[in-house]
Amino acid sequence: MPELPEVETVRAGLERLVGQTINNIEIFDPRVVRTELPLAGREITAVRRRGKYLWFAFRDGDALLAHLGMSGQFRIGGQSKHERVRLDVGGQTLSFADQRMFGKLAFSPGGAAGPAEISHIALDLFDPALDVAQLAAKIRSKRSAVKRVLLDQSTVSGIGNIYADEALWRSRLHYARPASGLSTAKIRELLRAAKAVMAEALEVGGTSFDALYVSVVGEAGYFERSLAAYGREGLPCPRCSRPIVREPFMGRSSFLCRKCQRPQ
DNA sequence: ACTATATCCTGTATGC
DNA sequence: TGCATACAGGATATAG
Repeated sequence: MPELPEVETVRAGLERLVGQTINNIEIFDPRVVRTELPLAGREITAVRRRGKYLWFAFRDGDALLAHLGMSGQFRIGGQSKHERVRLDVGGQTLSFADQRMFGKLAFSPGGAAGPAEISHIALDLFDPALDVAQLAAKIRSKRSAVKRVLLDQSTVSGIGNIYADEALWRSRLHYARPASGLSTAKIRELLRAAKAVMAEALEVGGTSFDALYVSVVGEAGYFERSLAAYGREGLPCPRCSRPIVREPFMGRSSFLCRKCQRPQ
């Protein structure tokens, strides 16, 4: 499931297309395309990201916005299953593939600096413009369960189920603890943990459970072996050796250590 | 303002 | 072996 580290790995891989011009576009499955894609003749001047969204900024100020959803992939050159859109970019083939069809592409007029379509998406933890003190205060103002707040992309973006569970495990917090019941210091610890775990994942190319997430050249990430809680039901907690359990929350699975992460 | 649920989608795993 | 069901889940719409 591409979250911030995986999307950033993809974004970095796409940077090699900067300076190239889109020559041709083929749409094999219109379901992944939200808008018309008038891309021919556009020169890519940057590839940017906020949270789990990324966009190609064009010299003329417009942009192509993309979200990978559950299984979206950008691939340069190589073959890909489930190819939905194919672009010729400066003579190279850029494919957008997506098995589960939750990914989306959209043309964003004037969106080069920041697409209006994602104005509701909050800054992520790696954004230099992020005010951490302000974010901590915002989180503390919410009575919702802390994991719900972590996953709310309009509060802080980029965190999905995997890194939410890992951040909560690292900071010894139960997913259902009300955010408003946490001290500011604890919230800042949680944010530091979330940023740290995502930075470590980014170092090794993200987390790949299967072939659904790979880099633009088809490489898997290696962070799965470093996960402490997510996907580790029945395996020992790396801190206290008690078995990690899986519990349903928000229609998803939450993985946690019942000893380290008390509901209170 | 907050919370819960359904929806989109397909490959894989499991149950009978 | 085969058929049915559950599951993975990010974003959004809708209902309460």
